Amino acid sequence: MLDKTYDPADIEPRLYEGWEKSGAFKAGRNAGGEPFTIVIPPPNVTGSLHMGHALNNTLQDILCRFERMRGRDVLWQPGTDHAGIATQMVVERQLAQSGENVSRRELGREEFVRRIWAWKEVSGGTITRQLRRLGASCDWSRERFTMDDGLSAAVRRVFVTLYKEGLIYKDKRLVNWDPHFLTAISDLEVESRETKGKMWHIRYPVEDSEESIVVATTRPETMLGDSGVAVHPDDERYTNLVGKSVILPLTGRRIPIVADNYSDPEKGTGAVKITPAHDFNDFEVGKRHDLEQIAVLDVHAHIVDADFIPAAYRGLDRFEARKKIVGDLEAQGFLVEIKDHVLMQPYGDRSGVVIEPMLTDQWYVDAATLAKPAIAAVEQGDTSFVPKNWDKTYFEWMRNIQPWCVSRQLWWGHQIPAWYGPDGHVFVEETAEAAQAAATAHYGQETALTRDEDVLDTWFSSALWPFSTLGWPEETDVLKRRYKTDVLVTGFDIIFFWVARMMMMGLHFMKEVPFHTVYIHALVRDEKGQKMSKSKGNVIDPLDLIDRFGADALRFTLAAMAAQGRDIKLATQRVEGYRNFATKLWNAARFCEMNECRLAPGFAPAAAGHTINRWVLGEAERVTAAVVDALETYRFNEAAGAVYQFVWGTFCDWYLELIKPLLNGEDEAVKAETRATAAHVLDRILVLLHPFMPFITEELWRKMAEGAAVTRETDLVLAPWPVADAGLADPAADAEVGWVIGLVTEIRALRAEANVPAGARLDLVLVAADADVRARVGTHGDLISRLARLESIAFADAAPKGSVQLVVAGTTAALALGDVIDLAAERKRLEKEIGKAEQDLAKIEAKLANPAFTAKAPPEVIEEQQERREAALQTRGKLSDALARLIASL
RNA sequence: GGGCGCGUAGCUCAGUGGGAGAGCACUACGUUGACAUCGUAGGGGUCGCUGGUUCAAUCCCAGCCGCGCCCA
Repeated sequence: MLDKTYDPADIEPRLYEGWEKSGAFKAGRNAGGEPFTIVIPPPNVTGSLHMGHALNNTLQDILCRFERMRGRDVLWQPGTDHAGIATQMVVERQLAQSGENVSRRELGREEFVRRIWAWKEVSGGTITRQLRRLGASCDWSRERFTMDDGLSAAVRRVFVTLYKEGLIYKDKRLVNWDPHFLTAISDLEVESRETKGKMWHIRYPVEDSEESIVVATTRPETMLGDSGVAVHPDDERYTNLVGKSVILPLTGRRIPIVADNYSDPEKGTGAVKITPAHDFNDFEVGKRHDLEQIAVLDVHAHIVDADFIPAAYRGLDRFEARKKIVGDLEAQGFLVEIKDHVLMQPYGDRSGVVIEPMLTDQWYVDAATLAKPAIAAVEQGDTSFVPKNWDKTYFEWMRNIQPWCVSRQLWWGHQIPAWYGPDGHVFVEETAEAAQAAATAHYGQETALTRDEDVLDTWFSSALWPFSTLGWPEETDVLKRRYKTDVLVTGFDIIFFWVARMMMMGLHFMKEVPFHTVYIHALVRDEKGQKMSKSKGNVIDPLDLIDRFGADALRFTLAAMAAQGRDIKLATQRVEGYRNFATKLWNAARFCEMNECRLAPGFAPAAAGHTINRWVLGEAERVTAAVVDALETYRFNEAAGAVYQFVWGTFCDWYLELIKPLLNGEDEAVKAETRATAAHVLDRILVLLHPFMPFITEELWRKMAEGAAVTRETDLVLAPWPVADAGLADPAADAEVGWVIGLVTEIRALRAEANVPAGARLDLVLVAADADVRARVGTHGDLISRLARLESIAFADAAPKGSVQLVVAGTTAALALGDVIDLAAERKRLEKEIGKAEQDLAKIEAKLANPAFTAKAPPEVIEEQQERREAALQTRGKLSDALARLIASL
C-alpha cells in the first residue's frame, strides 16, 4: 500500500543511485538505436548549481530521457571546464587564509598547480553532485574535464595546427588588462557599468602661437601618454589648427593636431586628446595618423618609471595620478572646466576592478577567418537556432568579430605550446621534444629553449568540447558515430561564449557543424523580474527548492514556464503548486492500487467496450500525440501543460470519479475492463511524465507492478515510449461522456448558486427527453446521481411546479428544490442566463447577417456559426420557457 | 544611436485571424474512505494606445506610449 503522501527526500537519492549503478544512463547500452547526443555546456569546476543551471539541465534531461525512451542511443556528455581565473582565485584565497600565508609566486608555479589539482580532487565535484540531485541522466562514466590529458592533447593539436595555418599569431595590440589578476581578459569578461565621472576640459597651448585648443577627457592622467589631438575635418572652429602642434602641459612634449572623423564636434569641445596606448578608439586613430604609442601605465596600473614622465608622477597609482595631475593643471592654469559626466566604465567581471586597455604582446586567433564558415553554416541551415530569431544575435556578433586574444597571464590552464630560442625565434609544436627538434634544425645545433609562460583562455578548450570529449584528435568510433551532435541547450547570454566558438572550431577541425540545433532558453529571474544576483539578495537556491518540494516539482515548474522567447519569473509558489501536482498523481495511483487496478496481460485498448473507458483511452492517445509534438519542437511548456491538464483535469477530476460506480458495481466484466483501463492509462501517464518528473514516476512504476500479473521488462527510465494510436479516438464516446460531464457540472453550479446544502439529495426530472438522453441516463444514471448528489432521476413532459430548470446540450433538466427554493433569486438567475444567451446570439446573428461574411468566409466557419446560432437559440428558448413557468407559478 | 523582446484577470504567465485561457491569490460551501499538498462552485479582463489591412483583429501591418535586455 502506498503511503498517504509522497516524500521526495526519501525516494529521490535512492532512485538516482540505482539508475546510475545499473548503467541506465550509459551511452551504447542500446547500441542498435540511432544515436542522440548532447554535450553539456560545461559548467565551471568551481561552480555550484544555480537556477540557470537548473533550467538548462532540466531541459537537456527532458530531451535525453524522452529520446532514450523513444529508443535512441543517448549520450549526454557531462563534464566541467577548468575556469582559469576563477579556479586560480579560489586556491589563492585558500592559500591566504590557510595560515601558510604564502603567495602563489612564493610557492612557485609547479607547486601552485599541484595545489589546484588537489583542490579539484576534493571540491571540484560539487556541481556534478548537484546535477545528480536534479536527476540529470548524464553518462557519468564518460565525464570529462577540460584539463584532462585527452582534452589537453586536443588543445595542443588545435593550437599548433592553427598556428601553422597562420590562423594563430602573436601581436602587440591593446587588450583588456585586469590590474588585479595581472592578466589579459576577453571582451566578454568585461562588464560595462554606468559610472558617475567627470569630464575635464584642458587647454593645450598651440606651439609658436598665442592660441590654444581645449580638449575634453574623462581620463586626464593618460595625458602623459598623449601623442596627438584630433578634431573633426569639417569642424570649422579648428580648421586653421590642423597640421600645427600643441605643447603638452606638464611634460612639455610636442604633439600634432590631426583631422579625424572619430572626433565628434557635438561632444565636449569637439577636440579630443589621443592616447593610442591606453584607449581602443585612440589606438585606431593613432594608426591612421601614424601617432606614437606611449605606454604610461605598468601592469599594476601605476605610472611607469620612465624618463619622459615627470618625476612627481612616477609610480603613482592611476587614480592618485589623476588627482595630482588635475591639481597641477589647475595650479598652472590649464584646467578650463570640470563637468559631471556619466560614462560607461569597464570592470573585470571577476576582479571587480576597472579594466585598463593595455598594449601587450599576446597570442591571437584570427576569428574573422574562422567565423566565415560558421556564419555560412547558419545561413544555410546546417545549424538552426530555436527560437529562430537568435540567429540575428549570432550573425551580428560573428560579422563584427575581433581577433580573439587567447593568452592569459595565469598558471592554471593549458600552457601555450610555444618555445623561444635565445634570439626570440618561436617554435610552436605539440611537445617539447618536437620544438627542440625544430630548433635544432633551425639553428643547426642543439639550442636551449624557454617555453612561453602563458596559458590559454579557458574558452579555447571549451570551444573544442563537442569533439574533444568524443575522443578527438583520435578517430574514435564514438566520435564518428556521434559528431555532429544533436542539440546544444544554452542561455542567450552564452551564444558568444559557447555557440560561436564551438561552431568555428567544429567546422574548422571536423569540417562539419558541432550540432544541428541550438536551443536558446530564457533567463531565470526572480518573481519581480529582477535578474538574480548575490548583491541584490534575491537568489533562489534550486537545492533549497529541491529540499522543500522535490526535484520533480522544481523540474516541472521550470519546464512549464520555459515558453520560447520569454524570461522565467520564478515564484516559489509555482514550485509548491507543482509539488501538489506530484501529490495528486501519487494519490491517484494510490486510488488505483486500492481498487486493484492492475495491468492486465494482453489488455487491448481497442477492444475496450465501456464508453467511459473508450473515452479515456482516446484522450490518452490525444495527450500522447500532443506531448510528442511539443517535445519534438522544443515547446517544453506546452508538453508540460498537456500532461498536467490530462492528469489532473481529465484523469483525476473525471475519469476516476466516473469509474467509481463501475468499480463498486456488480458487473464483473466491466469492472475487470475498467481496472485494466485505469492501470493502462496510469501507466501511460507515468511514461509521458517521466522526462519531466523522473523520480515519482519511476517510484510509482515499480510500485504499480507489485501484485500485477504483468511483469515489467525494464525500469521506467528505459521503458519504451508508446506510439500514439489515433484509431482509439471514439467521437461517440466523447459526445456521451461530454454530455454527462456537462450535466453534472450544470447541476453542481445550480446547487451552489441556489444555496442547496451540500448534503441534500435532489430529485432530477428530465423534460421531454429524447431516446438518446433516455439511453444515456440508462447507462450513466448511477454515476450522475452520485456526482451530482441526486436522489432520483425521472422523465416527464413538463417541469414540476416549483422546480428550477437548466438547459444542458439541448435538454431541459428540472431540479425539485421544494421549500428550499428562493423564487426571486431563481428568477434573477434565469434572467441573467437568458441575457448571456442573447448577447451571444446577437453577436452570431450580426455576423451571419453580414453579406460580406457569408460571401467570403470559408464554408466551415459559416457552418460553425450557424450551429452556434442553433444552440444559442435553443438554450435561450428553453430558458425563457423555464422563466415563463416560474413566473406563472408565483 | 543599432539590435532583440515584452505590455492579456489582483499576481505570474500561456494562447489564437472567427466562441478570451491556466496556475496562484480571492469569495462561498464542503459532502461521496485516492487526495485538505484536497473537492465543488463563483467573482474578476475596453487582450497598452491610435490608425490601417480583412467579411472578421487580442492575434497581421504602421505609428505612438511604457518597460526590459544586448551591443556601441
